[in-house]
Amino acid sequence: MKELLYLKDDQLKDLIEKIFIGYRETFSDSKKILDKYSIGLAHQKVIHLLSMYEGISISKLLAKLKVTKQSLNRVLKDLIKLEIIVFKKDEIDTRIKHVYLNEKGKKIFEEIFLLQKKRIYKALLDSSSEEVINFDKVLKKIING
Amino acid sequence: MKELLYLKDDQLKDLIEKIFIGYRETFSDSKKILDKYSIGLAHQKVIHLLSMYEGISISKLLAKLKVTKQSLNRVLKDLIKLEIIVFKKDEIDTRIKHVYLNEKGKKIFEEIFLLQKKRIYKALLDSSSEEVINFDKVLKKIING
DNA sequence: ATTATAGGTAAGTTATATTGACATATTATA
DNA sequence: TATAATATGTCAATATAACTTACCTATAAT
Repeated sequence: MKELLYLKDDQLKDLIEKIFIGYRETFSDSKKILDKYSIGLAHQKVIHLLSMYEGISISKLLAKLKVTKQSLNRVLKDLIKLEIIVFKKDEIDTRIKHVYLNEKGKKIFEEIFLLQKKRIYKALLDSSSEEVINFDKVLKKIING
Repeated sequence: MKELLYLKDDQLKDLIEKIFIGYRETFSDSKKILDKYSIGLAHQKVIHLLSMYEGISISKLLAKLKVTKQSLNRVLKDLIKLEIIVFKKDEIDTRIKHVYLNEKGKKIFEEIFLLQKKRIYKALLDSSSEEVINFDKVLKKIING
């Protein structure tokens, strides 16, 4: 019979609150840069994914973001206006559109990321390897449900 | 000189994506119950905090949520209509209003929480004590910047 | 008496998302 | 080859949650 403290409701509530705060703070540190380019959180997330997955297709972007295509298209249009993304048709299946950040886009991502990563970097630097590895492990388990 | 893999940009990007997904999934599992009561994510967060901090004041709620009072008041009005919160004036400083979930409110919270905590509970149950403790530790460090 | 704090409210706006319906091009398949 | 499925785009309307600016009352502290 498990009677671990951290499986009790109060601890779970506490953890859920922390997950919320961790997310909110991680995605608000870069607000000044976003304002500079008149974009928001939704744009930041798309730019982040484009930096991680160069040439990702629209449908894969949608699957990662879990938003509707109407919602994503609004954001993409803004990024086109900002002139920071480009598209390339798939050479085999021309229905598929691959999305890339151009040089300007990469620079803007770096500006955003420089601010955003500080919080995480500092937290990891201040932790042992084992702590970091375990943090990642549990986070993965939470994600995978 | 630190040369740890997990301090490299690619790993930080990966972690930031996971923090986003972890938050999103953790706060979407209970959507069906929220729909049942015609409330949303903002209400869920307030109810969660009211369950954690019984009798919390308005200003402390605002500080935890980091939203404007106009925004909070909209949510509180909905919760009043739903008849799930009550207020009590502070006995010493009558400017301060303490907010509580009533019995109906506590029941609705439990309905929400039952769905929401499953994901976390499962992840923790599937982890060692050390993993859980380290997850919490690093998360705290991320929060505290 | 003045200032600070706790809280409320009104009007207008913005950001991000939704649903539903429909359209086009391309690829896969019976 | 005809048909179905896939990938993407778009229009219109609506919802959710937040914001800014401004002003208000009541109470407490100095």
